[in-house]
Amino acid sequence: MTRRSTLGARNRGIPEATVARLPVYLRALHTLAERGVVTVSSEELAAAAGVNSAKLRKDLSHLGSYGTRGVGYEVQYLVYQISRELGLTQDWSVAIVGLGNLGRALAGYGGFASRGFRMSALLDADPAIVGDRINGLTVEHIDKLEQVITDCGISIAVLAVPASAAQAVCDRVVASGVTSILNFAPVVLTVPDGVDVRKVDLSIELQILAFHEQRKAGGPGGVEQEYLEAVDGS
Amino acid sequence: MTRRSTLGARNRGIPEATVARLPVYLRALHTLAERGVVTVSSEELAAAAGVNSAKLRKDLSHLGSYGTRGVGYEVQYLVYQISRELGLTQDWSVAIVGLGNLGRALAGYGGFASRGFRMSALLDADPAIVGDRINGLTVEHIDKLEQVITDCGISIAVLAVPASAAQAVCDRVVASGVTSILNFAPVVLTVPDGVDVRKVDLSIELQILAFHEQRKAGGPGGVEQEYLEAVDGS
DNA sequence: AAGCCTTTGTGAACGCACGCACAAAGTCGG
DNA sequence: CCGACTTTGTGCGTGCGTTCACAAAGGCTT
Ligand SMILES: NC(=O)c1ccc[n+]([C@@H]2O[C@H](COP(=O)([O-])OP(=O)(O)OC[C@H]3O[C@@H](n4cnc5c(N)ncnc54)[C@H](O)[C@@H]3O)[C@@H](O)[C@H]2O)c1
Ligand SMILES: NC(=O)c1ccc[n+]([C@@H]2O[C@H](COP(=O)([O-])OP(=O)(O)OC[C@H]3O[C@@H](n4cnc5c(N)ncnc54)[C@H](O)[C@@H]3O)[C@@H](O)[C@H]2O)c1
Repeated sequence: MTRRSTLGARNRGIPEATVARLPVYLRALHTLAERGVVTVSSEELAAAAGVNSAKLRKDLSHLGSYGTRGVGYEVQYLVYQISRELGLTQDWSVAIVGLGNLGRALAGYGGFASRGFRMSALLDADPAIVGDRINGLTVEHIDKLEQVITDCGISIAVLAVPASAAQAVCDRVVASGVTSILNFAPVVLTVPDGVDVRKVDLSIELQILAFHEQRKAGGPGGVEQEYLEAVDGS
Repeated sequence: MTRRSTLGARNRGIPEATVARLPVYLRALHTLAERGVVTVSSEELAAAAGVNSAKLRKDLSHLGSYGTRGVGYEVQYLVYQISRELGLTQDWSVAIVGLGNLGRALAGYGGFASRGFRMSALLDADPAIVGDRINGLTVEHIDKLEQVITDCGISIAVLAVPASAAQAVCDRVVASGVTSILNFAPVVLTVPDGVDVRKVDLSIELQILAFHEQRKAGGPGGVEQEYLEAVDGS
C-alpha cells in the first residue's frame, strides 16, 4: 500500500526536540502576524526563530504538510496548527505554590494568559502571605491545596517554594491529581510515572555560562596542584 | 611514559550535555557534604542527581580519574574538581538589567552568592526605580551601563527587560565587553561570535507541559475540520 | 498551456549521546 | 600475602537529532 493512511505525516510521536522548538516558532509567527505578514517561507521563519531552515521544515513536517511549495506557509494557518498540536486551543488552569519573591513575579506576569495559561490558584503556607491579593487573585492557604486543585480542574502546578519543602509539596499536588509540574526549587523531584516535571534552575544556567566564560579566558588547566591549598587552610 | 600527561583524560572538549549536568552533581555533592558524607559511589550520587550511574561515571571521566575503584568518590575532592572545571573557584561579577517583577526577585535571591556569583550591578531605565536599594545594592541608571560593566569587570549579564528592549540592551552590554548573557525576555537574541546566550523562557516550559498533558488526555487528533470554525467567527 | 522559478518535504549521511555490560583496578578481611 | 568482593572507567551497539542536498510540487509569467 503506497497510500498514506490516516496518520501519515501526522505520526503520533513528535520528537521531543521538535516539541521544545514549536513554541519558539509560534512566538515568531505571532510577531509576524502582528506585523501583517500573511505568508512566510521556511527560510524567513527559521531566521526569526534562530534555527536552521532545514530543521524548521522537518519540525513542521511532523505536524503535517501545511506549506505550499514555491510560496511558503500561511502565517495564521500555521499558528493554528502549532497551537493545536501544543494543546493551546484550550485554556489551562495553573496553580502557583509559594508566593515569595519568585512566585509573586510569576503570578503578576501577563505573558502567560496570552498563551492560554490562566493562573487559577495561588497557595502559600505563610499566614502573613495568605490573603494577599496579587493580580486579582487571593493567596489561599496551602491546606486548601487538594480542594482548590480539584475544584479548578488544575493539572499543571508551578512550584516556587524553598528547596526543603519542594518534594513534600510535589507529593501533595501529585496526590491531588496534578500531572505536570514546573519546578523552580533546586532539587531533583521524584514523581510517579505519568507525571511530567520540568525544572528551571537559574543557578545552573549561570554555572554553564561560567564554564564557557572560563574557557574563553584560557581554561582551568595549567595549575594542577591547587587542591591542597584550597582545602587546607594552612 | 605511563604517567598521565597534562591533558590525559582531561581532554579539552567536555560534551555540552555533560557540562549541563555537572552543576546538578555539584548540588547533590554539597547536600551530601552537609550531611557529613565523606565518600560516595557512582550509584548513590547518580540516584541523588536523578541520572543513570553509567552516565554519571562517563561524565566524571571527562574531568579525569578522580574515583577509587571499589570505594567510590571522595565528596570534598569531587566538589573541588567539578567547581574548578566549571570555573567556580573564582567569583563572577554579574549585572542584572531590568529591575521589574522578575529582576527584583533575582536580585534578592540568595542562592547565587553561595555559588560564587556576585550581583555587582543593577541597572534600569525607569527613573522611579533608579536609586532603589535591593539587597544592599543601589539600582543605577542604564546610562551608566558601559561604565559600571567596565569598572566592576562584569562578563555575565542577566536581562530581565521587556522583549521590546531586549535586543537593544543586549547590543549595549555586548559592546561593553559582556560575553555571557542569561536572557529572560521572550525573544531570540542576535549576538556576535564568541558571545554565549542562554535563555530561560517560562512560557515555553508551560507550553511543553501542555503538549504532554494533552497527550495524556487523548491527543488533539480526531477533530480535523476545526480551523475554519476557529478563525472565522461566523 | 508550457516552461521557469521558487520553495517544500524528505532520503540519506553524519555525529552526538545514552546505557549496557565487563575487564581492570583497588579495597578489605582473614 | 592472598583471594573475594566492590566499584570504577570505558568500548561498543543503538537511537535520536541535525544537516545537506535534491526531486517533486506548486505558482506565476508569458
Ligand atoms: N528568587 C529567585 O530569583 C530564585 C532564583 C532561583 C531559584 N529560586 C528558587 O525558587 C524557590 C522560591 O524562591 P523565592 O526567592 O521566591 O523564595 P521565598 O523564600 O521568597 O519564597 C518561598 C515561599 O514559599 C512559601 N512556602 C514555604 N514552605 C511552603 C510550603 N510547605 N507550602 C507552601 N508554601 C510554602 C513561603 O511562605 C514563601 O512565601 C526557591 O526554591 C529558590 O531556591 C529562586
Ligand atoms: N515576571 C515573570 O514572571 C516573567 C515570566 C516570564 C518571562 N518574563 C520576561 O522577563 C522580562 C521581565 O519581566 P518583568 O515581569 O520583570 O517585567 P517588568 O515590566 O516588571 O520589568 C521590566 C523592567 O525593565 C525596565 N526597562 C525597560 N526598558 C529598559 C531598558 N531599555 N533598559 C533598562 N531597563 C529597562 C523597566 O523599567 C522595568 O523595570 C520580560 O521580558 C518578560 O517577558 C517575566
